[in-house]
Amino acid sequence: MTDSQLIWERPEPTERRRPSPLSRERIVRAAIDLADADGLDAVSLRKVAAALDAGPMRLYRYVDTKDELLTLMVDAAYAEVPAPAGATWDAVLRSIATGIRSVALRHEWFAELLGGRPHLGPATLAHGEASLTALRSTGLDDLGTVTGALAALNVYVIGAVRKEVAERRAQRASGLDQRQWQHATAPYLLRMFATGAYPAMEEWVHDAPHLQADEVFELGLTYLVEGIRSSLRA
Amino acid sequence: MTDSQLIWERPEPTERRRPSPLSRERIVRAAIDLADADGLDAVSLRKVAAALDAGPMRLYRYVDTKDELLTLMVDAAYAEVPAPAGATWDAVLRSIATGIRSVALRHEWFAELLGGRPHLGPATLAHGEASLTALRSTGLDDLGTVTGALAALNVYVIGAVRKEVAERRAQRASGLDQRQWQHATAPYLLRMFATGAYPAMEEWVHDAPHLQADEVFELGLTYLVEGIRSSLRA
DNA sequence: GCTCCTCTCGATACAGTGTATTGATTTATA
DNA sequence: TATAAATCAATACACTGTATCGAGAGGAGC
Repeated sequence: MTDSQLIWERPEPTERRRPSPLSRERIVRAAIDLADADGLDAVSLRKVAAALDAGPMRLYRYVDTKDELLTLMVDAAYAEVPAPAGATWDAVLRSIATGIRSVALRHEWFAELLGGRPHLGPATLAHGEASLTALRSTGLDDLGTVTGALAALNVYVIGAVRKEVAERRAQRASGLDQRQWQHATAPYLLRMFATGAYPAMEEWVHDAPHLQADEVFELGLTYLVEGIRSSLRA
Repeated sequence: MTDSQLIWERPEPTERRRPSPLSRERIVRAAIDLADADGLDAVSLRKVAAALDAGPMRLYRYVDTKDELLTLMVDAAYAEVPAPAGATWDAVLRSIATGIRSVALRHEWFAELLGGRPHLGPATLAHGEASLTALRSTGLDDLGTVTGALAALNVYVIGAVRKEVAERRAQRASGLDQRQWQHATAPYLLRMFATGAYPAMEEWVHDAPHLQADEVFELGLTYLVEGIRSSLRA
């Protein structure tokens, strides 16, 4: 290829700039910044690399696949979860739930990445450790109960936070908040209701209270905690 | 371009085959088949179109964006949810939860698509209608309570099903079931535990019972139902 | 100081994505 | 039958994750 051009016409090789210093931590932080700003879909290896003034392929020395980068992001987020605390087991459970929720609201992509097999990064392990010891210090020390309660809580929090985050994203994407969106879909709903096929839904839409996502979160959390309490009595 | 070739060398135009008949229903079914077989990521407009013996662009007459296709898939899945039934309100709630779970286990992509703003397709509305009337027929007719209970249940089911599906997918992708995966990660965990930073986790991993996803589902469901029951008493 | 080797990096390439545009062909209408 | 409208296929664009490979930089041995 290049021998088709004489030296006179051939351009100089591109000056190789001194490569910017890299580390997993810098890479993860850049990825998180991207995800915070423009959502998880905006995290591409090319964009992360560009933010660090590097070529995309350079990242593969620090990470084998994009999935591993996401895993690192999850652990970094867990590091931000406030340590659970509380004098009673129910206070600790609530604090675990609200702690994770607070991080998910700050880093909305966190909610999307939770829920697969348990993550095992150091910060995640530390969070588990803190949860267990906080729970145990309240006197709840039956491992079976603790395991079940934590698993159920975990699953609940994932669902609730996902829902809440999805609502906020939809709100930003469409520019319509929940009330405006309901207004926008009202004409369609009225036409559906006019068929007479959904009388209960019609009444429900008219008369039921409109719960905000955070109210649902609190409510379900209370249900869970009280359910656990009644199972402890049994 | 083509005028660079004389008629003698230029190939005949491709015979335009009679286009295969299309409909939203056929498109959605093809998309669902793809998603069932190879996961949601395998659903691309090109592949769906190819499965229907059509060009990709043809689908845009039936659907404005890929997102709308996914919306149609969700409604088609809701149509498969068995109608909730039960003599008592808690039986109805349980039947709603297990009904959705059963569909999500049959169509694993369903779990991934739930959780945004409420879907409003006819089958989804019908499912809501059936849920409300079944609940009401048990005598639970305070709209506020019903709304809260359903919202919390909904959120819980989304999280639980997502977790369960993610585990099954990881299992198939890695070829390791949960026990084998735990074995595979054990050496790493032991090294982490050797640092002495996670004594509670270490004990927990050794002694705690290993819950399966379906056990967690049932357990959390019971917690929720009992929590709702105790809130009814108050 | 010079040569060789290894490590690391950038460029390129590939197969894929959703969808906008365009131009041709079929169908419906007058 | 001539024209208008509907419909479709092809092309194009800007992306994606990552495999491959050639070139350059840094260090080792002489």
